[in-house]
Parts: sequence; structure tokens; C-alpha cells
Amino acid sequence: MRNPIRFWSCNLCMDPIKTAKTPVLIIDDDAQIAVVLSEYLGKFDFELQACQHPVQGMALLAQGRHDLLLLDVMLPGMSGLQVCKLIRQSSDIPIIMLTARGGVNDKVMGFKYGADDYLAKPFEPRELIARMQRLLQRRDKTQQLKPSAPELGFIINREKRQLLINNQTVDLTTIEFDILFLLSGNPGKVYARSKILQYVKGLNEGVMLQTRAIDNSISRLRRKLGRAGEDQQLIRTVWGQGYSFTGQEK
Amino acid sequence: MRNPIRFWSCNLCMDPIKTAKTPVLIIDDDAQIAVVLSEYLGKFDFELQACQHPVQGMALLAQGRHDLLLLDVMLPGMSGLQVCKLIRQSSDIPIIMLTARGGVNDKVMGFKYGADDYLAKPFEPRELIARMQRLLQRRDKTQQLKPSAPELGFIINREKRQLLINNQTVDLTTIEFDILFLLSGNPGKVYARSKILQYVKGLNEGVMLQTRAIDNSISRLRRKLGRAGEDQQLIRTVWGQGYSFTGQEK
DNA sequence: GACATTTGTATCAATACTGTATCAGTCATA
DNA sequence: TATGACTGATACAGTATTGATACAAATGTC
Repeated sequence: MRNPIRFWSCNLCMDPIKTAKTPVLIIDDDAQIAVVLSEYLGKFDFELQACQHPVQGMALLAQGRHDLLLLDVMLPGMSGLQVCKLIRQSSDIPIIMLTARGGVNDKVMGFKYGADDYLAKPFEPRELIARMQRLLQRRDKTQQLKPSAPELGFIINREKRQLLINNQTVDLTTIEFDILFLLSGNPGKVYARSKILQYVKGLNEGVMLQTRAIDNSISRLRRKLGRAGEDQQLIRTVWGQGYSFTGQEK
Repeated sequence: MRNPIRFWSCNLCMDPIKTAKTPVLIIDDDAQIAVVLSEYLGKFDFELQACQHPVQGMALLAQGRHDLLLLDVMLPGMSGLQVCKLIRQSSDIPIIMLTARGGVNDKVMGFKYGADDYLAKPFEPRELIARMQRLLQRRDKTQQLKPSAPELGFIINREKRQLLINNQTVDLTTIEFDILFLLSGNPGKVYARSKILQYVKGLNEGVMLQTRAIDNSISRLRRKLGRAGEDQQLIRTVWGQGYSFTGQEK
């Protein structure tokens, strides 16, 4: 089940999340914060994806690809508290609220609306890290208890870096998984080879593509999917353009 | 196995807990705090049991009757941090540390030693309540999912820091146990070497990994598992990413 | 302080992954 | 249908990562 919200322009959002690090979303209209935090969090194996509008943020969150949310209380158009409440209707993701105001009332409201923690700006990044780690650790500990619904079909598990096809696990290499993860994040969308390369290699600059490396990985990926009994072509070739994922993830 | 510590006189402790309210233990050498809090917490359906000595506190805790622990950092004879660490070896109870000092370092250390939250004195009782409620709510949410079927074969004993495989105890070193404990806490999840290192070393700093120490410990761990007759590869290598535990703990 | 145990480093061989080269097949277009 | 550009598949090679071993350093114990 995907969220049908389509967000208009994503120039405020940073690149799609990669898979190796712990993906964290921050919703804060002050873009500067994200820039500062991003580098610091990187050192601790977090990857920060930033966006400045709550509606955008919720759309991103709906992809179910983040492990933690940093949420500013003061947002344009909607109170961070309202956002928090909305998110809690469909997600258990750990939420840390950030705010300039640090009044007790605000905090109490934050917790009431489902926040897991509350940190007043300005804060020490180290404290933020510590609180994030603690929340994630707690979650890890309890996650093993999750009743695994014996679902059928096609499931991409980011944490395990595995694919589940008809209750059959498929191990993917780093690049294979990254490609699949990227494509499946936006089913139907055509990704140019250069974009894919950029993503899997973590390059910022536009890449001039003189390589068939991506084709090759796609080929290997398809073979693995096929071996797992997935008959339909899950990855579509768009002639002269690139590749896209056709299928319902999860 | 209960803690063998026998506590001499319990005149410092208040009455044994009743059952209707949520039982909370506070360990704080300032008895006054407990008196003040007790009344306030009562209004919110908490029942506070107080004691002033950490050893006493741990003995009370060992009865397993409390839902939450408030722990002062400054305690006679033993640091609250040490107490926290000790408790964490055998209990997952939510812990909120209370302290007069509110430095970032203290907080980071608190989390590192397993605290769930950290509140600087003086605090508003309302904030404490909010944080307590939030922690308990989280726990309830995850606890109700717990259908854990008692599987056979592979048991990690946290108190003894031992492994039981097919009724055969396996002694693990500190780091080996820590790694196994981390990985098995979330079977299937891939942990990067840097994450593992961070966990076992309790590092606050971002780690740049130039070491094969983790690989080495994994190797030793595998050998021990193998010697114990565990044929299947319990620890999966995810090439270029890290390691994960494949198996059903407990 | 001497000893045993645990943990980190260095090294090398084995292995898995990924890019390049190649060629046959496919597609778009005239 | 003929042409050229693009794609899929395969084989191969280079590279990076890993496992295992031996040894050194650190830690804990008596």
C-alpha cells in the first residue's frame, strides 16, 4: 500500500536515501539546521534527508523508509504537534521534536501527541545523537517480537538487505540491492543510467556515462529475480532512457 | 535466578507496592524528593516506592514488580551510572535518570549506560509525568506484540553472559557476547562494522573504521559456535556491509 | 609484578563483487 | 526492410573484502 500523495516539486528535499546508513528524516523549515546536522550525523552512520514542508515530509515518511523522524514544532502552515498526531495515526516511527520554545507545556503537549522525545533548541548535537541512538536501540530490542505476517509476493527488506519473493529469501549484492531499492522507491519512474550510477556510487556531480556497469548489474539482478520464480519482468527497460521498476513493492 | 543480595533493614523503604496503580521505584538519597513526588504521582495513578540506597534498590528491583525506575545519579557509595549499567545486565525496565548536574556529558553517559531518559533537577513534576507516561506507553505498545514461542536450541543468557546450545554451555568473552547480543537482538538485520564497534565499545565519537577487530571477533565467535555443534552459519556475512544474525534466539 | 586471558594488528590466501570487452540480438527510424 | 544505435548476456580480469592465522598489545587476576 503506497501513499497516493504526490509531492509537487522536490527541490527542497535532498537526495533519496541510501541504504547502508540509518535513514533519518528531518522536517524543519530552517534548512540551515539540516545542513549543519547532516555532516555531524554522517559521522555516526546516520543519513539525513531533509525537507521543509510538513506535507512533503509526510509523503516522504509514507514510503516507510526512515528509521527516525526529527520534527520541528514551528512549521509553516501546520503545527508540528498536529503533524506528529497525524503521523501517529499510521506510524510508530520514533519521533524527536525540536523546538525553540522549551516550556513545560510544550513538552507535555509533545509527548501527548505521540512524540518520543523533546529537545529544545539550541541543543548540543551530541545530546541529540545520544537520544537518537537510545531510541533506536530500544526499538531494535523490541522489534524482534514483531509478529511476522506470512505475506506473499514481493518484499524488500532494507535492514536485512534481502529480498523476499514468495517466502523465499534472495541475497543481493550491495549494488544490486541499492539499484532495486532506488527503483522500487518510485515504481514506474524511469531512472537514467547516469542517475542510478550517481546514486549507487554516492556521487554528487553529474556523471558522464561511458560504462555498461549498470546494464550489467540490472542483468544480474534480473537473473536473481528470475531464479526466485519471479516470472514477470519486474524491471522494465525504457529504450534509450533507462530502467524502471514495475510492480507493487511490499 | 534472583539477586542473592539480602537487604538488612528496610525502614528506608516505603510500604510494599499495591497492585492497582503503576508501581514505580525511585532510588535517591534525598528522601525529601520521594515524599514530594509521591503525592503528585499518586494523582496520575502511579505508586511510588522509595529507597535511598542503591543496593537496596537493586534488591527491590530484582523482585520484578516495578514498571519504571527513577534513578538519582548522585548516590552514596556507588554512582548512579554504575547502578544503571548493572541493572541493564538483567533488566529492560524503563529508567529515567535524575540529576542535579545537567551537562551534556552526563546525559550522554547516562544514555550510554542504558538510561531511557534523563532529567535535570530541578524539574517540573508535570514534565516527569509526561516522560514517564510516554515510556510506559511505548513499552505497552511493543509488549502486546509479544507472542514469542519458546524455541529450542539456542539461548542467550544475559545474566550469565553465556550461550546455551543444545543444552551445552558456551563461554563467551565480553566482546563476543556483546556482539552476539547485539546481532541476535534483531535477527536478520545487517549491522555495519562501525555500528558494532560503536556498540561494543560504547563510543560516543563517530568511528572511522580502520580495523579488522570486529571481523576477528566474529571469526572467534563462529569458531565457538561451530565447536558447540552449531553447524549452520548463524552469523551471515553481508559482503561490503556488515554482519547479521540468522536464527531464532531464545 | 608475574601470569593468564582477552583483544587488536599484520599478513596472506581465498573469495565475492563489479567493471570492461565482446558479440549477438533487439529496437527505432527512415 | 535496411541501417545504426542500443541492449542483454557472457566471459574475463582487476579489485576490494573477507577469513584465518600468528603474533603483539592490552587487560584483568592472583
